[in-house]
Amino acid sequence: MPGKQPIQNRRSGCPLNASVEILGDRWSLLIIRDMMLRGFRTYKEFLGSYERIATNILADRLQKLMAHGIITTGRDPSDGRKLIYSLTPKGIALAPVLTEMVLWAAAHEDTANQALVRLMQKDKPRFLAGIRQRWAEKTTR
Amino acid sequence: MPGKQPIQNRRSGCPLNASVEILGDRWSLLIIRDMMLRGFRTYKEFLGSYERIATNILADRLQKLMAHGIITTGRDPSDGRKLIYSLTPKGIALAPVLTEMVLWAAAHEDTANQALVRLMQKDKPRFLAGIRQRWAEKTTR
DNA sequence: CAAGTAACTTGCAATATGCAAGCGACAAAT
DNA sequence: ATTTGTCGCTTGCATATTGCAAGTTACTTG
Repeated sequence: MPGKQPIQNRRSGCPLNASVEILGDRWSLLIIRDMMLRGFRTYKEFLGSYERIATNILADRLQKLMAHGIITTGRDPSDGRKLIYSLTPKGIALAPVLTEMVLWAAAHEDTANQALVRLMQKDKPRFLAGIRQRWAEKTTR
Repeated sequence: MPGKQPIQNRRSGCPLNASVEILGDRWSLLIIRDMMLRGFRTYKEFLGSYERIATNILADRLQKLMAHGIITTGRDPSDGRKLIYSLTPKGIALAPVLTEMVLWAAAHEDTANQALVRLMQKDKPRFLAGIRQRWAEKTTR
């Protein structure tokens, strides 16, 4: 287990406040969703996602997610222009958070992607194990 | 089960996007935390919380949480000036989301309130059941 | 080596946030 | 019953963040 991030200028020491300060905006979790569930790895792919993030906001959020140790980046060996973004262990550990947020919205709002939701509902531990396994396969290669 | 909220002008139908559009800001979840975990019920109490929310932002967020059916309000019968805010079933259903966010931050950031965190870690279902029970007791009375 | 692509950066208008002060309804004290 | 205080906001204004369009730079492809 690597050392935890030092407490920055947080409004309080509450763990929920820490999460909210890191992830509480309209875009960060969607980027993480795209990486975790859709396998997106490049700037271009993130830009093409459904919610149409602006280029400057995307660049800013990728920076912040890196600064928080949630994602890392490296050059694509087969194309020097491309950067490959990937989730760190800290990033993949957000899977339960995303899952609960999806389940809550699916239960209380009018939303799409019911296939995914049913997978989560049917066997949550298995769903989470699947996410972690696919991540491990990608990152060890 | 009451009807789900109609799909507004969402950027996409993704359930995670719905959650992020409703809860993805720096304050909403902290207000819900104060109600769920600390038993806060009035404007004054929210204002006094650790993170020092501004009065106009608090009023705005309470409005939005009500519009989304996450909280309700009523007059305090014993003091006509006071409004009592409380969580709806949809609001209390956010307990697993808050819990996972707390656990994630506690595992990866330098945070306080380790007593609460250990309770969550030791027996999560029991912790959630406790939250729901205290809520049910308050709301049926 | 010209044209295209990936990942940004910049400029600027619109929107949201944060702070301080004020306001109206009600309550408590004199 | 009138002053003083409390509660839940609202308003004004400065600053910060967001969103859109148009560059820019490094690399790749034809």
